[in-house]
Amino acid sequence: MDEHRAQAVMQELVASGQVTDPDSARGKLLQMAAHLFRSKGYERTTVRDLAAAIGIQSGSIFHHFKSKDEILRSVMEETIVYNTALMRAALAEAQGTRERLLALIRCELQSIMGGTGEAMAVLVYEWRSLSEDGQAQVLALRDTYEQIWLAVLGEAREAGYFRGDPFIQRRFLTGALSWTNTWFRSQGPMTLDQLAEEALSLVCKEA
Amino acid sequence: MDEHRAQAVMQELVASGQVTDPDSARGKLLQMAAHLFRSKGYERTTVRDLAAAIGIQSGSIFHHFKSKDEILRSVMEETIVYNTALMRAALAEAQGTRERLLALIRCELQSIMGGTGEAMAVLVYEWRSLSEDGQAQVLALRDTYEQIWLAVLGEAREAGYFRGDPFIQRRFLTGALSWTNTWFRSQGPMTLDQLAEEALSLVCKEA
DNA sequence: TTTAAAACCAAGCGCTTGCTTGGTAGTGTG
DNA sequence: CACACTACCAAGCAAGCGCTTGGTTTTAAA
Repeated sequence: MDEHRAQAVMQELVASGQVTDPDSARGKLLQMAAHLFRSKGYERTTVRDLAAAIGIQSGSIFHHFKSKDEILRSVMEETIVYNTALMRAALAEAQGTRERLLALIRCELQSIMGGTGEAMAVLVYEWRSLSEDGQAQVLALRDTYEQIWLAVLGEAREAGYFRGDPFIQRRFLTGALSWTNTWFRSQGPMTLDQLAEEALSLVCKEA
Repeated sequence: MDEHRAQAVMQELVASGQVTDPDSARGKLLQMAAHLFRSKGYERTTVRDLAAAIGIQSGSIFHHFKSKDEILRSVMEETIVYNTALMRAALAEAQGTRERLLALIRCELQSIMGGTGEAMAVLVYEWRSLSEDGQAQVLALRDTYEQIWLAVLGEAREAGYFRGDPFIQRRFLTGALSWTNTWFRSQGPMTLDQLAEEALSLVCKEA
């Protein structure tokens, strides 16, 4: 069901022109770039690496992107647009504060570790590799993303699930969740849903 | 008092030859390297940057280190040795499970954001920039560091402070604490001790 | 004062980097 | 068929990279 929702969200975003069709040449480049940026880091990934992985010449990349920096920015922008939409869709189906918070956590975990979601790790860990101009552009999108989180965390706090500042809770959570990509393997003994429950217990004391 | 302990620990490690004297040429290079690696990342920091920041020629660096990779490895090794010693010293003075856990958290936060401690952030975020050989060498030191954490978390769990796996709690904590360096400013409205208390509440439910 | 090691400089080598250029296939439209 | 357009190739440039080399200064012990 999650899979179905993800596809529906993607289809809509492609249709409205907000993200690149993953099947297009540009889309494949972005996907592969996300993969390489995540596993080797932005700086260690050369445009020749990326070109070779796709099967074209290095110069041909610059037919699709103005610069390497634009590739990174595009990966980040499209990722955050996609994941914002995913979170909204997940929230629409979730009922109750605890379930809504859990939905967000599961969403972010899937973003960080799921199939297309290597890009999310790039967004978190390659931030400072992006040029200043690029950072400014992505920051706006990032704000709307964080607003969703803060709204739900605000709900949870009012419902008495935790004391303390939602801003700080969110920041702790950001670190804890993004760090999972360094150690968690979904093939391992623990499922992603179980991991999400454990993460929820970080912030929800009585659950 | 914390400051005094830190100095005493450092002095002992220098005397025993486990870490480089921070006042020596090599020590200054390591400090500056940690600073640059943290703020710009390892790959974006050139040996020319480092040399210029110290005030020598780029080639002269290789009188002190065999390679740029060795600089990164040395930063990581010395940091982890230093912080392991710091944690041991802090534990020796802390009484009670809750206090011991809080001591570790405060220690790691200071490591990540304190004066000499930019190196800790390097250790966390530049790991994959280190060569395979380097990673293997540092990993052994890292293990002893983590053993301390797991021991105290084990205590806390037995004392009923939390349910769940100490390994996973430690990993969540690693992410949450290391991420603080991206947003927390000790000049801000919150002190580091307050931050440590908030972090403790992530793992200790009834405290 | 001699001597040897440590610390550093000036110059540059060989290689890789992001990116450019000029041209060529393939594709769909009028 | 002509046309325009997208996608790509082949070649290479200018700049920057880690690192080496041969020689000079500084330091400090004998």
